[in-house]
Amino acid sequence: MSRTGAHPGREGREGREARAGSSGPPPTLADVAERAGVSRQTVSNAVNNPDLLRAETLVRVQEAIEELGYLPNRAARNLRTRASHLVGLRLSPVQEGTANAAMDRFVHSLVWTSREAGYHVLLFSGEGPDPLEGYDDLLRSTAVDAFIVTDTYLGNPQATWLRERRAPFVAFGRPWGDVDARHPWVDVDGAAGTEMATRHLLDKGHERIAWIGWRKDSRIGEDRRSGWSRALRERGLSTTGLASRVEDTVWSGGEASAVLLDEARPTAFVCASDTLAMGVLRTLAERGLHPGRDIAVVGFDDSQVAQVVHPGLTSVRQPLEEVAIAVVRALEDLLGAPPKVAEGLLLTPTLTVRGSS
Amino acid sequence: MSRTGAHPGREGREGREARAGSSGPPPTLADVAERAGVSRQTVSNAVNNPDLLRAETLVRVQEAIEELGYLPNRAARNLRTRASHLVGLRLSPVQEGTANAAMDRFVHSLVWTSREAGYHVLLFSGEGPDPLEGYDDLLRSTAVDAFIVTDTYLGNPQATWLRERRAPFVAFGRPWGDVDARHPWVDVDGAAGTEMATRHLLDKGHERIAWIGWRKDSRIGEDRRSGWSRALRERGLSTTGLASRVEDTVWSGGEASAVLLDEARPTAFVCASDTLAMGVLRTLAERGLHPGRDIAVVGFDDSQVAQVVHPGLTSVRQPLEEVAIAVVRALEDLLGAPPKVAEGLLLTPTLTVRGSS
DNA sequence: CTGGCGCTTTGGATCGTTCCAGGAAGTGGC
DNA sequence: GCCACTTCCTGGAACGATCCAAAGCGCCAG
Repeated sequence: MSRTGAHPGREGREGREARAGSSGPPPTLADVAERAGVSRQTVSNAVNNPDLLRAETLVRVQEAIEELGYLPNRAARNLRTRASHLVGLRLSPVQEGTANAAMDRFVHSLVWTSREAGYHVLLFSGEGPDPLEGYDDLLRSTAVDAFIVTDTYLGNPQATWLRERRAPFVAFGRPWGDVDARHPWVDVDGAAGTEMATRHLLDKGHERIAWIGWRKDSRIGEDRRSGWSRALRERGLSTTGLASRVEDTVWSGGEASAVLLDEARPTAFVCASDTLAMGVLRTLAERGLHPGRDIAVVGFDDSQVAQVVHPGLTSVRQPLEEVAIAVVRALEDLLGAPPKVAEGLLLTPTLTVRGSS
Repeated sequence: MSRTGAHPGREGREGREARAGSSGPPPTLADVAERAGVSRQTVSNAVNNPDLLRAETLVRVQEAIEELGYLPNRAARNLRTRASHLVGLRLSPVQEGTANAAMDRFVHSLVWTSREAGYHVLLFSGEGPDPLEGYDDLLRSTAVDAFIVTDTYLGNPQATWLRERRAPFVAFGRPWGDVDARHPWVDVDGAAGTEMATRHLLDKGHERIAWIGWRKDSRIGEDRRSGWSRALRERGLSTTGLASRVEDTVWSGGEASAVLLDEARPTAFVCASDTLAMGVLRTLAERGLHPGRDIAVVGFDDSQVAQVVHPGLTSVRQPLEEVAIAVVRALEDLLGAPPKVAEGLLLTPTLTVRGSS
């Protein structure tokens, strides 16, 4: 890589082919400047602050940029501006549950939305013993400008840790009980979702509507449950004996629904997840009951399973596209100058009605 | 390029707090060097080529690194070495089909494996009109070192285009008919998977085993089909009248299986996807037939649906973890010095047996 | 005692961009 | 005719790392 000569590394390059099929090193600011007969800084301005240039000059520079196929070198820009235009997203450990399905949709939306804001998404994995490890490295090496934290609902330490480091981040998920939290967040109103689902069933004439949810220590689970109970009480109906709290597995859902059917004789089920709802469907099948005709079932997350399973599973759908948009907007506020700390934003889910209700 | 003064922009920084709660700018090589009483280059060597240092010096430098919590600045390193240690992965447009589920697992594995090789995964989206747009920008701005292309099986132009640009990339997916292809690739032997599935059914005593696959213009579809027919012919059984080729939807799968049941009376189905298999299950349910007891069904991809649906769906599972490992290995070969162009690698899937067979 | 040879360590240059201070040209007021 | 002011553009410095050529040092042969 020895480039001898007066202007080391620069001269002898102008003969290179532009654009298509170019195989030499990519053009730099200096190349464009030379071609357009202006200084480096002027080219830089043409790219970043076009208003500063005289219209005539701007056109000339833009032509040179076009002819050479110039694009600013990311590394150099990052070094100088101390920004990478990357946001880090940690993939949570693989759990073949429904949460993943939602995650997948969210990532898609996020990548799409970020692009428009000039950001790219950097994935990293935190499967090691220390969940914070990945964050620390990326932060200290200034590899990302900010993080997007998706699992605050696990009561995890990320938020606290990031706050202490003064690392910019936006959370998908409420800080729940954490009163010290001052970071921007976006979340989906799970209670509103289950309330909507329950009302939907009430409107269909159901009066004994059961709940199958997660264990009591899950904030999300309790939140979703509250929507169900609110809707019932609103119509003066009792909830006693109609709720069951179990682990998030198909088997648990099946078991819980079997017990409820025997003891409380509900005509409909609202579940905290599609996984649990699948368990209910299994129990119904075993007893020769037809979902949607004999008993109604509603799930949560509108996962692929809900779309594909037999009569179709009615499910609460999180507006992940809107979540992504809001997250990116908060990110822009946070990283802008001056930085604005956005507040929390709670979005309302929708109900996708299918054959099961 | 004369730098006047001793260390412009550096002095007045040594009073900054180290590590925990540090709010000032992160430490640089020069900071570490000063603290350890060596030159910048020596610190750099301590990080990148520890063998070059005398043991004693190494310890001293490492202590200084530890005390200051130093980590090399990514941007500066990238600029100098002309490498970003990022690999680009384009998320294919959202299609709520089974392919996504596999993609999700693959991304996970890839992120995990890349980390060990010192790479991070940069996601980008190519949903615009031009599928190549994202690639071009990232390449010209030297934002990524290489790409991972996941959808060569669509007969897409990415591979050709990347080759022309001499962009390093590894494909997950065979180049199929493309004889000009000289890039490394990793793929899963779909035919071996369906062959395994068919043999599994044969061993259970089935003799009339039907195929429901994709349309003829799908290379992958035809590949998977060939495994089924090979296994049947191997035992001297005929395939005529037992195959159906349709679109990849639940509805099509249900329709196709209904027709096959009426006309060919198979006792088992092998499907090109879990989606199609779900269609078969639906038809069976409508006719009061029990999967696994009356009729066996095997899907492909071992998606979440296969795990969650009632009796459990037997399915061919792609070894995506191994794919990721092989992809990253090929990547390292490709980007190493000297670059080695790895050859193609075909991995064998496994069969996950569940209640449906 | 000197020259040669490894083994360590060093200072200067460089990667490609943006920040900063200031220069050149044009305009208007007095 | 001079100064103030705006508009447009320029060259040097800086960001923080690595590459490169060479220097210091200890040791041994001649």
